[in-house]
Amino acid sequence: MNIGQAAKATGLTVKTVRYYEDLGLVKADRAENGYRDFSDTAVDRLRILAQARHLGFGLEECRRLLDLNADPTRASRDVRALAMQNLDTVRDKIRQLKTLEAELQTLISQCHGDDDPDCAILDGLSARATA
Amino acid sequence: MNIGQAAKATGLTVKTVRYYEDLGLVKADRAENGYRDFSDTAVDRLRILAQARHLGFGLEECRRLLDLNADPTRASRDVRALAMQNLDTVRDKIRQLKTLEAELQTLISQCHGDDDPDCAILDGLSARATA
DNA sequence: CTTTACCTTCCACAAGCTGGAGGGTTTAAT
DNA sequence: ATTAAACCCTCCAGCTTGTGGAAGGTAAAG
Repeated sequence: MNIGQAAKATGLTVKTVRYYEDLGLVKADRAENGYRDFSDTAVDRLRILAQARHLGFGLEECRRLLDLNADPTRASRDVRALAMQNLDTVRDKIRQLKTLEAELQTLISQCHGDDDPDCAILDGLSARATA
Repeated sequence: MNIGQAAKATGLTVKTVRYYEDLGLVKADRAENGYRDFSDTAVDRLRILAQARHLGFGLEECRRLLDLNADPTRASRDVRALAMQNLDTVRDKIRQLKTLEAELQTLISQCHGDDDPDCAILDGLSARATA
């Protein structure tokens, strides 16, 4: 399977697939004309990459995930631990963003939002401490 | 005020202040020895930058914010609009992350997490469609 | 036989900094 | 007076995760 087909099969772009190969996340054989040739196993790895990235895993986490996937003696405990770690990261981000959201909302609610230059948002940003 | 003091006054690092100057977000005079010299106005701009970044504004949005701040004929409406736009962005991110969170949680809940190699998470990631 | 659609490599850029090399200056202590 | 610490300067490289484009070879279709 050449790169365009592999990309289509996984939802990744051709560029991204090449990039992942550069990083050593997936291996491709070469046909005689120099074109990459992806085995079914390689395409499986790409699919896992695509899905895991979609779920917020970083590329290094993806690498560990792929290692576990390739290891028949793995313990599902380890996969689960990786996913939990990622879930924690996601939850942290959500928490941080919610804090931002609240702070922004407070400032916005205090701003008249009219023709006047006087603005509570700018005042808030200029203040020594906002945290 | 030289750069170290300006950094301390705003909570930014020296490196970051220089970076913002490179981007033209703030201007500094030069002392005879070549050291940067920040006026009170410049430090105000740095303070706004620090706070706005903290609130999730991108640097280009910060630039617009600083322009508005410097413009005595501004309408607070415009500042408010910028902040609202940023709030929307933050909310979008929260929404996306919550979707991720739910998807991750589902997968994790289906994984035994024991010594067995059989793993619902890896199965889920290998599936043709997960969206 | 030509056009179009692939494929190849390599280089540069995006955001928002951060780190370090290599060097000058100022200040405080010895 | 000298030295050491603590500043300051510029410039270059790297982080993450790709994306865009140039320059060129190959394959499939009309």
